[in-house]
Amino acid sequence: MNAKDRRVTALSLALAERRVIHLKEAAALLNVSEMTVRRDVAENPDLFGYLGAHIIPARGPEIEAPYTVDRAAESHSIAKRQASIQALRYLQPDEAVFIDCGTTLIHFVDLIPADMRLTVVCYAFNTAERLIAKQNITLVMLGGVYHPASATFAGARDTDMLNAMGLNVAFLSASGVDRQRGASCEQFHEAPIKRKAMDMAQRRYLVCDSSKIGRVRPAYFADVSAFDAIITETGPLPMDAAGWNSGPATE
Amino acid sequence: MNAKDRRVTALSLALAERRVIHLKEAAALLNVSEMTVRRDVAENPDLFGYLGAHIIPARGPEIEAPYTVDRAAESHSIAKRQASIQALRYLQPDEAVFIDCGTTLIHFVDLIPADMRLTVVCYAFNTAERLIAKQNITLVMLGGVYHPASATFAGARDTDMLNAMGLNVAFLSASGVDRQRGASCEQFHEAPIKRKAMDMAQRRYLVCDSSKIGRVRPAYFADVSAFDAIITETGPLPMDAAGWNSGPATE
DNA sequence: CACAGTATGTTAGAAATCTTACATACTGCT
DNA sequence: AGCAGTATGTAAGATTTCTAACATACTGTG
Repeated sequence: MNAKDRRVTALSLALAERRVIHLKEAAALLNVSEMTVRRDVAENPDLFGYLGAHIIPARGPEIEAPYTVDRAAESHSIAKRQASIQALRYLQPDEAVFIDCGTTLIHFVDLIPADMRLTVVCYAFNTAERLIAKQNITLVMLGGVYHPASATFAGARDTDMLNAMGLNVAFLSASGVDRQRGASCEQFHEAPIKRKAMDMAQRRYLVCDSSKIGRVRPAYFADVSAFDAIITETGPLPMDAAGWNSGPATE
Repeated sequence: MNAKDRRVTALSLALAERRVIHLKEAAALLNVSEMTVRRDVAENPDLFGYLGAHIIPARGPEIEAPYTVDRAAESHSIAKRQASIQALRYLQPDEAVFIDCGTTLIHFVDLIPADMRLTVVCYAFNTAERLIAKQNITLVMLGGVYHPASATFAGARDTDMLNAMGLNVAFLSASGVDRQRGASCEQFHEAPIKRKAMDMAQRRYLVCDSSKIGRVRPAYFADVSAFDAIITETGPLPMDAAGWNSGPATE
């Protein structure tokens, strides 16, 4: 039983450093047969998982549910990505950029070319996670207490930090945009950060899919006139044209 | 070319939501043959990667280098984990805890029981990443500019943030501990944060494997007397006993 | 419309991974 | 030492995944 424990520990250890390890590699590492490693893995489903012949740390639930086109359509993923593609045209190399939280701007981050040099400020964990992977980006993170609902950090000192920065552009997200009632989001703690970022930036763009137009959400953070442009999947909205949010919200 | 682009986009989209997707599933999702998906993936190595028949987002370099026992021994992984196990005895539920950066304390975080309620302050990305996954932990992150070398954030306002907190314990790491020259680390920007955390905490523990004893690294941050205990893989060092760091550094 | 070039599908065989069953080695206990 | 139970290794066959080659369909251009 003792040797087995040692192997399991060593495997956990190896997985802590690398994200995956091939069955064959693990067998070599532990000086046992592949079959033994298989058995070790099988006996500790709470520690290890499989992806083909690759051992990975125990997987979260994410892998389970099959990804369907329906679910994707429901969440407007395609529209969000399209909006991000449109917004990308407003991003210049070598600028200092604020990137807001939310799934829409996750797409935006993914779309930033690998060779574009930028300084990016963010306060969402999943945004930061992807920015870190990009070599040419200097990342500045606003700290604070973690809010799982939006995967963001928010706290006392974040606006101070922004004060010390010169921002060229701010890309904002919103879950509601109404001509009269302005841009709004779900979480109240996000609003002050959004506002501060908008204050500091030379240019301000709101990026969202058109399903958000006409909606109002609990936390107001800016009038529509505060943005240089509101960018949806079809490009910037004509700000001056009457009735751009006259249609019903298509949730 | 257009249909292909749409597929690539849809695949990226799916991967953004789920971490992996099976080749077969992707083929069904996109309504094309597996072979076509394979070709799509092969043509976009900067976007996609493979893990067996599973498509994953473009992998970082981590997967490449084979993990060897040598490297593991070199990095003292086992000792680090042992030290963390020892340190875990000093962690009480419902406390406010500071956790330092570094691989040693990554093990420490991994070892925190899933049901332990804590408030944790950290400033390293990989530490935060693991803490977020724990349901019963309230995470406070110190922000700032990202330093890839240590995966930490550091900046102007982080110490302010700590000022506003009451900390029960601080778990510190060091890459050098010398009885005369104190505790030191590689990165200068870490030192002020470590010091501030130590100032704020009621109890201070240094956690490191014994290979660090007797070493001196560039960035000094505290005398050994500043710690309530120095914990290595064999438990707390006898602080009063003479000569605990008289031996040669066994790198 | 004919053509060149590209895109996609299909298939067969090679290579890998997975499962199962059985043989052998080890451990702790009396 | 002898025994029961566990742990590990080996190997064959089933299954899945990978590769390469060829066939067919589609696209835009002159």
